Amino acid sequence: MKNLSHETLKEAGMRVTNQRSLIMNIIRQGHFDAEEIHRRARQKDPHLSLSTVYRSLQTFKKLGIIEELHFDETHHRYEVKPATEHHHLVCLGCGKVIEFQHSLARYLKKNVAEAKDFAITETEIRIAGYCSECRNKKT
Amino acid sequence: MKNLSHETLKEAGMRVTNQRSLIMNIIRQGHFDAEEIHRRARQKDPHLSLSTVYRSLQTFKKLGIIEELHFDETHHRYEVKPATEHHHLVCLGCGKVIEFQHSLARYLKKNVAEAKDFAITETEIRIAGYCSECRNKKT
DNA sequence: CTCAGTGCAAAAGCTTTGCATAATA
DNA sequence: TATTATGCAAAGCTTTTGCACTGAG
Repeated sequence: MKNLSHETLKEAGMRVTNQRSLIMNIIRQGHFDAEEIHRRARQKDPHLSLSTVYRSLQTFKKLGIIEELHFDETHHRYEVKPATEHHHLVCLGCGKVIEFQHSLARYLKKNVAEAKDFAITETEIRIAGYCSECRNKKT
Repeated sequence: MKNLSHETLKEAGMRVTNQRSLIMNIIRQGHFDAEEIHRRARQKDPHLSLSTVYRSLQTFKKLGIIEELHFDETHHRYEVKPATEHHHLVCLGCGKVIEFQHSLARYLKKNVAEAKDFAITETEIRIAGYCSECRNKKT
C-alpha cells in the first residue's frame, strides 16, 4: 500500500521524489524542526540540502499533509496532520513533547467565540512546564 | 505618582531613561511589534534606535513588566503584564486584537496537567479567525 | 523529452551584539 | 564621576529565493 503522502502528492500533480519521501518519513518519527530533519535526512542522503527540507515542508503544509507547531518562536516544528484534535505539553527540562487529546476548539467556540461574535479558524495552544521525570531530577 | 515600570526599574537598580519611558508608554497603547513601537517612538524622539527598542523590550520582559505575545511567528508583539489571566483573539481580516478573560491555565491544570503529571509554567493560546465586522465585509 | 524539483550560494527579515559616545544617578 | 544605556553598524540565525542542473513521469 502506498502511503498517504505519496497519494496526496500524486493527486496534486506533484512529483514523488526520494528527498520528499525521506523527509516525510522523518517527520513521522517525531516533532522536529527543519534543522533536525535535515540532520537526520543526511544520514541517508548526505547531499540533501536544507533548502529542499524547507521547500518540502512548505509543500506538505500547503497540501495539508503536515502541520507547523510553534513551541518556541525561533524553531518551528512539524508533525503529520493528526486525525483528531490534540495539543502539546512541552517539557522545558528535557524537551519531551506530550500530546493530549482535547477538543479545545469546540470548548472555546462555545465559551468564547460566541460571546465575542468571532469566527475561529485556527487554535494553537502552547503549554510549557516540567514533566514528572524532570521534576524528580531537580530535587 | 510614579508609574509602576518606573518604580520597578529603580528597584532593580536600572536607570529610568527618556527612551525607556517613551517605549513603555507606547506599549501601553496596544499590542505592537518592535518595529511598530520604533515607528511610533520616533515621532517623539526621531533619534531613538531600533536596538534600544529591542534592548528595552528584553529588559522589561526580564523584570516582568511586559509579556511577549506570539500571534504570528515572525513579529512578536508586546503588552503590559496583565493583572488577570486573559488571552487573545486575532482577526485575520483587520488585525484587530480582542482580549477575553479566561482562566485557561486553571482549566487545563485540572483537566490535563493532572492526568499527565505535568507541571505547567506557561500557557499561551493563539486563536485566529474573523471578527463580525470582517465577516460582514466579506459578503 | 519536458517541466517540476534540487543544490548551492546568496539574500532577506527579525533580532542581537560590539564598541565608542552620551547621559543617569 | 562612575557606570549604565544608547546609537550605529555589523553580525547572527532561521528561512526564502534565483539560477543552472538533475531527474521524475
